[in-house]
Amino acid sequence: MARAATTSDAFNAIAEPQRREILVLLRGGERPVTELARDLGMSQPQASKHLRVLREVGLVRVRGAGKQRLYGLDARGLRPVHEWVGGFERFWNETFDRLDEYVRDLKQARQEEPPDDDDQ
Amino acid sequence: MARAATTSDAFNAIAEPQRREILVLLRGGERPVTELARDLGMSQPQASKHLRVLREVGLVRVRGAGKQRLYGLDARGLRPVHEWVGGFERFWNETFDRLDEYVRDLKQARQEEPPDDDDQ
DNA sequence: TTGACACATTCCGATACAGGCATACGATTG
DNA sequence: CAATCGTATGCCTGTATCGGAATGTGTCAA
Repeated sequence: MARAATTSDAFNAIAEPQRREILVLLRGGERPVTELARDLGMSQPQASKHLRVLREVGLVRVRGAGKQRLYGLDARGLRPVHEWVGGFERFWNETFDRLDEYVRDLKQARQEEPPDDDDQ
Repeated sequence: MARAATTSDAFNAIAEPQRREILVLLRGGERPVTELARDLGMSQPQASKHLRVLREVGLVRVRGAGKQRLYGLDARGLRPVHEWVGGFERFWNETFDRLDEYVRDLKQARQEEPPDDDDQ
């Protein structure tokens, strides 16, 4: 086996800096491929390929408009990512030095209440 | 050239499902390599490799404890990720059908105020 | 020192990615 | 229909993985 396919989920899709830039641009509204390619300084085929990945993970949708194909943002797939990362918020808010102590406090608090089990 | 190195930033580091699982486990406190490998059903070398990547992007720190090496979470590197993804929150909260209309409203609102320019 | 334990590193094979280039495809226009 | 514009796809190269197996390294105990 080898690396996980980039086309599989939103986490992989946004691991690519250029794809992140595409998504940022699309926050401003729908755009045709050529325009995206020009604004980001990449070739048209490259833009199409990145858009294909984004489409396959559902972060982007297409709409034919004459000769053009307008790509638009569909950010719903980013919500799970945001939630997963958000699960670490209390840790980056803690001082680095206090981390272990904090974790100990957490463990103790859990033993005094019914378990929480908020994995994943 | 090929894909951006996995070792480069947090976005790439968390694109790997197994590395995400490691981070989740480490929320419970420091752990030695073998224990992580066992709990996640992966080989010890694989665990070490993933931990190396996480260490290089700064999401994890190590501490020698006798024969063992205790890995602990350092979630500060996840904050920029959370913020970047959070920049799309207003979009996934909008109904899909209303997206374009919403974008039009945004554009109009911007023209009535000094520009905002919140890219990146 | 020797042995044992806990990890890290290296080498291997397979995969798959990003980027460049050429080309095929679809819709519009003439 | 032919020409053209806007995109998508295929092929190729170089590189970067992930996973497995074997081996190297560091620490402690006898």
